[in-house]
Amino acid sequence: MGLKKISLKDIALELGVSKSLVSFVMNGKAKEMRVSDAMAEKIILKAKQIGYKANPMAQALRTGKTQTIGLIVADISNSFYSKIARSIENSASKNGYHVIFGSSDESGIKSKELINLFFAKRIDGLIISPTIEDKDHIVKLQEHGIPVVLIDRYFKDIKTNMVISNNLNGTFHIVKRLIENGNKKIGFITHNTITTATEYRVKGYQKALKKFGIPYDVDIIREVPHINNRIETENSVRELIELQKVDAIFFFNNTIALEGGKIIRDVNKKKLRNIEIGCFDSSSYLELLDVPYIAAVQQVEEIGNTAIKLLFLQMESKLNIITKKVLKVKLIDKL
Amino acid sequence: MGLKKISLKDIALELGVSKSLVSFVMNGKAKEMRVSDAMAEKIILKAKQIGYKANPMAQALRTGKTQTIGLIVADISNSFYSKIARSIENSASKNGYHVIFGSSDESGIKSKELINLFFAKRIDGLIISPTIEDKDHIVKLQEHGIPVVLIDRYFKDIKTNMVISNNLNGTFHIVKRLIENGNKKIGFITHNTITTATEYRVKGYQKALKKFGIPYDVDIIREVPHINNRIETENSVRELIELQKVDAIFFFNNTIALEGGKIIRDVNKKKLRNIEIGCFDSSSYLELLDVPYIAAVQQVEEIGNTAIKLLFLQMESKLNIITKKVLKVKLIDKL
DNA sequence: CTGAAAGCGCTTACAG
DNA sequence: CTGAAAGCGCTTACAG
Repeated sequence: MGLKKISLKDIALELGVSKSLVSFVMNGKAKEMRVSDAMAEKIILKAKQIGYKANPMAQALRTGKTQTIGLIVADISNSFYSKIARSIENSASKNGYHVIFGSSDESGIKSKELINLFFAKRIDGLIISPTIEDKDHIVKLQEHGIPVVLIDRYFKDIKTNMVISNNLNGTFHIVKRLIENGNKKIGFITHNTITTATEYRVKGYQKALKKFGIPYDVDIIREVPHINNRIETENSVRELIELQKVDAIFFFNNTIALEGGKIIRDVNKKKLRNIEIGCFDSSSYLELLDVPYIAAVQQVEEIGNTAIKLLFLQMESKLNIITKKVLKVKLIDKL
Repeated sequence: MGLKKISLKDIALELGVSKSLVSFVMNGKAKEMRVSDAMAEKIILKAKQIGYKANPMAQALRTGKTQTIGLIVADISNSFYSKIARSIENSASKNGYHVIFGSSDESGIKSKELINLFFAKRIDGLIISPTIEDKDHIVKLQEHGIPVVLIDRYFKDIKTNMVISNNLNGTFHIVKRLIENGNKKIGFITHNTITTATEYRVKGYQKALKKFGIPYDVDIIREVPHINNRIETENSVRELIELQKVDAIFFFNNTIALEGGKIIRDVNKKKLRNIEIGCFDSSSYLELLDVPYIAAVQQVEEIGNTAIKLLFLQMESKLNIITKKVLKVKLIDKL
């Protein structure tokens, strides 16, 4: 079933003109093609009357452009990524594009599958928070002429546009502040994924320790899975506090900080100790914990906005140099 | 630029057979069309060798099917919706479909625009959390043969498949429990949007009051915007507590409850009062508040799973009756 | 200024 | 079992 679809031909037939003419007018090329104003108006009117809408599949087949942008993230249900998705959606729809999305769960296999799938779907551009395994696929995509923008993490040895936060600097300032506040032994709970984001947060941590002559101690660094990590996080926090006797803990991100923070809150409440928290990224929920913390807030919306802006520039071939946009983070100090 | 695209013709040419034959084999119709096994194998092998991928635009143009599902929600960056999006994505991708999404911000204008846009994009089906203004557009979509599944709210006077939570019952049990716990005056902070979700939560609230002979008092009902409602929520909570002297407050959802909950926590902390919280929907953050609460948790993932299941059934014309799936909510009692 | 025609890459009746 | 051909609905060089 379904109502009759109307095409260019219907308008052309009703008006007794050629499809070409109608196509030109509908695509705003009336002036360029020197179609008479009267004719153009007649066509536009008729199109509106019978409710003509160009078939995007036919256009895509003909032009090779699908007006579709792909977005691949670790998990669309994670608020960091869903906020980015939202800001990308806003810009995209303003420009007549729509967004298809996929979640990789930080799995290289899934991520590469998604890239292949989106490539097969003929996306016009891709914004991706890649896993370490995606490099070759991304290079290939670019070789096929498909613009790519990386977000959150990147590859040092391939040329791609990217938008990231200043991980090293943000972490450095958090840990520095923790040290200045009197903490000598600062634990670190990080993800087990291998990305530049994890790498540079570790570097920022090390840099701060070094500045104050505090030795880097692998015994107080813990890695937890990027998902379903509640148990590991809780255990790690307990170990760091009870066995390693840390004064403070720096968390890789707010999800982990919240899990671990509950343990810390309970410890602090019992007046056993007063553990302080450092956290990359923040959320309004962190303050609910009622634990002294310092956090570096990412400009999440801006990551999405900048990424799509860079993507559009590439798509219009107006971006001639590789752009690496490093966004500042904002410190929230509740120590 | 871009590498050479390979088409059916390339395989046909290389193998000296017709495109039809290749098409049949690639679509798994070899047996049906009685293509010889040897030929089928040869074609499949060659396709793999030269990396053939059917052009979905051409397929879509020819078949009228785009393998695309539309998802329209109030806000993809809201975790309720992004979790639903994730479960829809999972099922869709397993079945070779991809998902395009749009956020309406509860605006009828935006929502209708999105429906039109997605219709023009020739989606094969739509899952939507509609605004009250979307009714006619949804009916029209269905008349065009496009399957639709509503989530979270619905229209009583049109026939559509839907997945919702048991709003009335969930609310009833929350408020009932609050009353049984000794609260006599229970405020209600709800959204200003007009949906069946808001309607039935109000009805559940009223039903519970009635059961215990407590009069329904409009002075302790407050409406706040669905978004950016921090100030309104805080003010409403303060008014209800200070002026109206309520014993407890029932919140429409967890976003509002968290904003309002901070105020309540402070009040309780100062030992001024001991206000209890009721909340439709919950989150792990609610417990951080350290305020006595009772919440009804929605089966968020199941909403997405059921919606996409119903959509696929419709798309396969295997759903002959309108299905209204009402999911139970789970009570979390921390009073 | 305008029309006829080719072609994007498929699928699928139709004919052998 | 297999091939030639039409057609989905566009855009765009080409010819007048």
